Amino acid sequence: MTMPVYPSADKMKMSTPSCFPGRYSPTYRGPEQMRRCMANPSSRFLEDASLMCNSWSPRHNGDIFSGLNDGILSRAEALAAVDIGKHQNNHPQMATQLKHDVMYHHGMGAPPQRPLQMHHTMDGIDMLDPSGSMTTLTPMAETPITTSHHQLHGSYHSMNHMMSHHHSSHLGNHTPGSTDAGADREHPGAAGSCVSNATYNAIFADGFLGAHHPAMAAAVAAAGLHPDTDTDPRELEAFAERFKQRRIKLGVTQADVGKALANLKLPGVGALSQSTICRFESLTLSHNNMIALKPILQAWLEEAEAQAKNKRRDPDAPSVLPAGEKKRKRTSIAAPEKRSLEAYFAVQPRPSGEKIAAIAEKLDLKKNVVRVWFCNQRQKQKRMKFAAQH
DNA sequence: ATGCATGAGAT
DNA sequence: TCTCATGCATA
Repeated sequence: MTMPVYPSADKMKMSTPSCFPGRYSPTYRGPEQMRRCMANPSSRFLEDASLMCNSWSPRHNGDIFSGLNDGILSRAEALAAVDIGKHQNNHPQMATQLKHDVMYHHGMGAPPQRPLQMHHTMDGIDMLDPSGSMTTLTPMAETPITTSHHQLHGSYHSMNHMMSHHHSSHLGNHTPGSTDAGADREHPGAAGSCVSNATYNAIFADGFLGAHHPAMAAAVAAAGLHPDTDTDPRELEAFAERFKQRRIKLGVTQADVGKALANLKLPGVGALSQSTICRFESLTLSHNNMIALKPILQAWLEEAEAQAKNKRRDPDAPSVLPAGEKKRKRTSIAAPEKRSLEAYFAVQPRPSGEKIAAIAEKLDLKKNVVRVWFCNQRQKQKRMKFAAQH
């Protein structure tokens, strides 16, 4: 059954959110990965894998890696490296497009600044390594590192400890081509349980919205009634920027906004994380996601500004930090491995399970880590493509 | 701000 | 097994 995804749909469903306290990432890599780090004549990224892979079927191609062995793999990397080099020359802009992960920019507003420092191509590697503009973002150690922080920190995390408020609102999840949308959320009240910010309280204490229901807007959008106005990338970009400025003017942080959303009491709309708000502002969400979130954030903004007028102070409720929580460990893929993965991705963005396993073994990474990396890479690429054509 | 991860729903 | 929205952890 199709699950509507927009808030308007009002679909509430249960899900096991990623913030479930008990979850503990197993993707923790030990020091074994530390060894072997050099050896890959790797390449850099590429923005359009299909272009370079037109000789093999993107999906069930079982050859490139079928005989996975160092020779073939290295070759794939080398091939990718060459192609990537070509592409970079043809589309110098792409290099910068990667700067902030993937962006939604489409040529409006501030043009993507590009370091475009012509790499003196003394050797192939140099030429293929746009590290100056993208890899740099990740101060990677040459060794995979997994850090673990146990300290409990701020109110930000505490909300996740609420017993069962775990949810997962997938606003904007669209089936490509379809107009259905939906949203799910549960325990509307749980999310904001631990407010610790005075500003937040002052502004959202009685957070109920007025007349404009973003839910309706979303419904309309979902119905395709005024697609241009709400789905135009330019419009979204403009809104995102306005949103950020006004948000800052209100003195509210991204995390605050995320939490405040739950106070809007919009059906199917709960809190969001700082990450998501940040991504919305920086246009690093998918197009559909942007469209779905816009009416919600717009509602918040309007409500927040409205309340800001009738200034009212209110001592806030200190948040209690639930002690002793397991924090998941984040895998960190070292630069060399990452380069290899990028090379593989260049020739085959969708490796089969077996290939993934082979790659994982070769790079000494866990299979799941590799699988997820490919998934994330595909997501990125998709956004990039969209951004590139808009 | 962003890398790696999860999980629901779609294929 | 993938896609998509989203989050935790961290640079």
